[in-house]
Amino acid sequence: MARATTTSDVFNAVAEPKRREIVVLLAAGRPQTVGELVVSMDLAQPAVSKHLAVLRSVGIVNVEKRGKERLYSLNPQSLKPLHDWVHPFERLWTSQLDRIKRSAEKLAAKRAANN
Amino acid sequence: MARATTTSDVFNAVAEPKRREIVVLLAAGRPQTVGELVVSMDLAQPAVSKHLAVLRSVGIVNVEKRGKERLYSLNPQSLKPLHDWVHPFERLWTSQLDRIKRSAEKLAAKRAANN
DNA sequence: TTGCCATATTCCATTACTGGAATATGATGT
DNA sequence: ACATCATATTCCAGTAATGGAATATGGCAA
Repeated sequence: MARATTTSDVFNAVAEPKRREIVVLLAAGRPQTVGELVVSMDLAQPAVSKHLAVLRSVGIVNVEKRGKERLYSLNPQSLKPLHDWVHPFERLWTSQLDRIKRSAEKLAAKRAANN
Repeated sequence: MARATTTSDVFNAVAEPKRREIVVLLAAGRPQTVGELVVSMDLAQPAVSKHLAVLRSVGIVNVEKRGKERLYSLNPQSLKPLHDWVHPFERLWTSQLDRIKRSAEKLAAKRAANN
């Protein structure tokens, strides 16, 4: 078996840094044109178009034709599966109890290092 | 350029479903042995070991030698970057205003379909 | 029609993954 | 020393991604 396709789910789609950059750019403001994204992104137009195609195929972005331009917009709900997966783990590093646990482990490590 | 290495960051490491499964298994309970993971996972031992190596190299899991066994445990904080990236988008699908916006869009789509 | 602009697509070289099979490593007991 | 158990590593086949370059597509204006 080979690695899963980038278009197979949201996890694989946003594993690529440039695609995350696009998501952030679209989340920040209004829908954007390919050309606008290109100028903000230090990446040639064909590469940007290809990333957008991947994001589109997993539903992260929507396109709207606007004359000869294409307006890409974010579809935030598509990121929910990612959020839903990672969110439950948050309590494992924010709870008071776990902070205590971690500092105890650090202390033990320091003591071990001093031997 | 080729695709980023699975060991290049947390995003790439957890893009693989079996690795997410391991994370969930380790989050659920106590640390686990490779053998224990193998029986819960419908995947052969070498494959599991390889996934664990990837998770280890990005800091998602820790290992402890225990005789001839290895005890793998979750390092939850390692998932924080993932959480920090996706969490800000949550408000885009939970806020009242956005729910209204979405239903309006749905309504418009339905009207367009009826033409 | 001709040409230009914005974007998409194709082709290419390079690189890497996943899982299975086989094998290596290393700890433990006899 | 030897056999055995748990785990790691190596080798392999099949597959696919990224970005650049070149080119195709499609809208629009003169």
